[in-house]
Amino acid sequence: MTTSPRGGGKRPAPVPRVRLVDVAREAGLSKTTVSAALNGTGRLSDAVRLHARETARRLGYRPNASARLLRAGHARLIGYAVREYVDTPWSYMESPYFAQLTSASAQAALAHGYALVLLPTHSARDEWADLPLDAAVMADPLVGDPLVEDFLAARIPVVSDRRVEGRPGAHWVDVDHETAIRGVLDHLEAGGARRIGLVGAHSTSLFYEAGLTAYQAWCRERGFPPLVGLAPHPSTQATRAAIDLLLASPDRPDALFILIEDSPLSILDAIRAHGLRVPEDLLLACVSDDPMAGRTDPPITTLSLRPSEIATVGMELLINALESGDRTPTGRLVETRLEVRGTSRRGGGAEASGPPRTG
Amino acid sequence: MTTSPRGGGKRPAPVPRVRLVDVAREAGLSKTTVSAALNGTGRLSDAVRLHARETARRLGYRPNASARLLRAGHARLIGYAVREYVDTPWSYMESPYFAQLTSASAQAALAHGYALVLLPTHSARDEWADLPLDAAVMADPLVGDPLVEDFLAARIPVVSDRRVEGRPGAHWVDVDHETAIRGVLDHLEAGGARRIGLVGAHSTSLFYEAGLTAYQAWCRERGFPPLVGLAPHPSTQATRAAIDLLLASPDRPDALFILIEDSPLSILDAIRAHGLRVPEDLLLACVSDDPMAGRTDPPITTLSLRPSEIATVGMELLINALESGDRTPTGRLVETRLEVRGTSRRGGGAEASGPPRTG
DNA sequence: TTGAAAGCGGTACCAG
DNA sequence: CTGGTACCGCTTTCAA
Repeated sequence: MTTSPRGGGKRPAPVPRVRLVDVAREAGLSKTTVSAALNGTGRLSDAVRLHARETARRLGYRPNASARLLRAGHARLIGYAVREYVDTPWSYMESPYFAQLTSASAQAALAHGYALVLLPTHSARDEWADLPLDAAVMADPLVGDPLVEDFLAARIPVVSDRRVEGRPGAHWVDVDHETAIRGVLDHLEAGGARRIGLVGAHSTSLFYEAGLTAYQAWCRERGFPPLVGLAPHPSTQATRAAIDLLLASPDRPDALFILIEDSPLSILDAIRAHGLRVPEDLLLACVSDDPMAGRTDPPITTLSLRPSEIATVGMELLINALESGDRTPTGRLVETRLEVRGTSRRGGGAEASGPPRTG
Repeated sequence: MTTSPRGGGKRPAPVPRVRLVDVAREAGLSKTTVSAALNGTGRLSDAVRLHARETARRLGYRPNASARLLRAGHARLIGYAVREYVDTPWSYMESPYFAQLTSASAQAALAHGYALVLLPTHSARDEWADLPLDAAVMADPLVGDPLVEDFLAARIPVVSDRRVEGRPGAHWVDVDHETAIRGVLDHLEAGGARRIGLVGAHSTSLFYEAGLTAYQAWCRERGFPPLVGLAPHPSTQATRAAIDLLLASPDRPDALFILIEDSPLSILDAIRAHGLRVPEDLLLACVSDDPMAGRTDPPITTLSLRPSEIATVGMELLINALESGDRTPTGRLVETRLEVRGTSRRGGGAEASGPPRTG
């Protein structure tokens, strides 16, 4: 009994955890045998196996995960950070897109035997350097994201939900922005819109950049005036301000396409505050994965980015890379879904003042 | 250069990671010295320290986290599971309460130097046995939750957002249900309600149990009839069904108190489908942390459980226990907040048909 | 000021 | 069928 902890002090001395050797000694066996017995490996007699297990159970033995990890060489842990919200850390869970992306990522990871570790949006290196991460998911990375650089430099494969240049270990999933944005704009145009206002955000996020670019190209082709309202950051207040700016301007748009995922009700409110009716005075389409958008009055036409799909596909790519050890970058596009609802349909019929240009 | 990996094969052979010893050899120093140099420990000449660091940088050395963990004896990792949604895993992120609880927990953990690991709601032991968890957060645990038992048996401290019996290592934060529920009921009564319907859920979650108990006691004291609608689980559909049942009954309530956190709009819809006006025909109060509740028409009176507060306090308790090694259970109550809004105020004045009983 | 060596707690060879 | 032993990669005495 040389190692028995003597409980003498007031404060319950940190009870030394039961280790494998303790079980072995108690059972009169060797570490090896007990390990094999508990893991179901090796060829052991049933009697010994049972005895080892029983002893372990009796002592309340729990294998030390860190030790196993070191031995195994991997932790089956995947880091997860939402980069877009660098300034307002953590608030992202309240965004349906990120809420769904997060839970779907966790779910997909678990399905492959990995667990997700939540990292702060502003994550500096020392926040995760001590974590045994096998890979990382970067949601909505910045342009030339330093955190992504860090991971890659550490040879930790990364998947992001925005297209990135193909560097070793950098995988991505994305929506086809061009097609998606144009799809919405075409739809609004078909509904009679000729002056479509775009509400985006000033942000280093790739999403708004791509959206803006596609929008401007589309407008140029049509000869439509580009009407852009840029929020300094993707928040409800800033979005509202951007909408206000656009709607108060002398050349008021006849349709609005909101790139910022904001509360459907809040957007409707903002518009109505200008005395405009939707869809009679103004057509509306929003990028949103909020189920609420289908329940407002009128229900809002949305472009769904399908975060669950993105997460599932992304995790697939990541796990493949991880388990094959192949660092050649992979990527995949997932389809968006345009949910046409009341806010982009005028009175059930076409009210277009001219035929939509084709081509 | 005896160990230099020769790149010859087509497939980039899994490049052996650079280890401390590799850096040491390259720098012509010992492991010890390099380790000290990188960690800023020990007494080394500036020249050596710099040289070691430079070499490490040049080789792209990253310390192996698993090895450090084993050495350190802890991983600074905290497991997190939402237990209530056992049947519908992961959907919880779309609930404002859990979204806020989750992000606030992650944030609080990080602030203490820990990271949160997302566990599935149905988490069996083998899902986390391999994870080097120092502690765990159990959101909305079941009664006699087996997962909690597992953690405690493994001597892993647990904090939950529901009061639990004081077993070693089991910490908790909770709201004072009794006071909170009674506060809402009193408020509704003061607004003239005499037949308050309660919508709860059939669930092993402690929350609904406590709510129901408090409600029944309150009704008994007042001599008011208990009108309870129980959803089989806390979903929008089930909630709506429960509301329907209550409102369609011959003794229709004149006020509704919804314990299930559901979409504010959906609840309002459900009520209006019965041709009832809020608050004229029916007073309404909901348990909710959805900011949207303040923006509906009319805005909804809510009981906020203050998940961020709960998470912060809970994490504090947990970290304290962790770092002091003290397993004596601790617990704390946090205050709820009753946000009185339009749905529980009739026309700005009291319309009570009788004086509210006091006592 | 620097380095050798002993662990941290398991797992997996290979010899008996 | 079972047990000694060498590792996994890092930190930390302690001796030189």
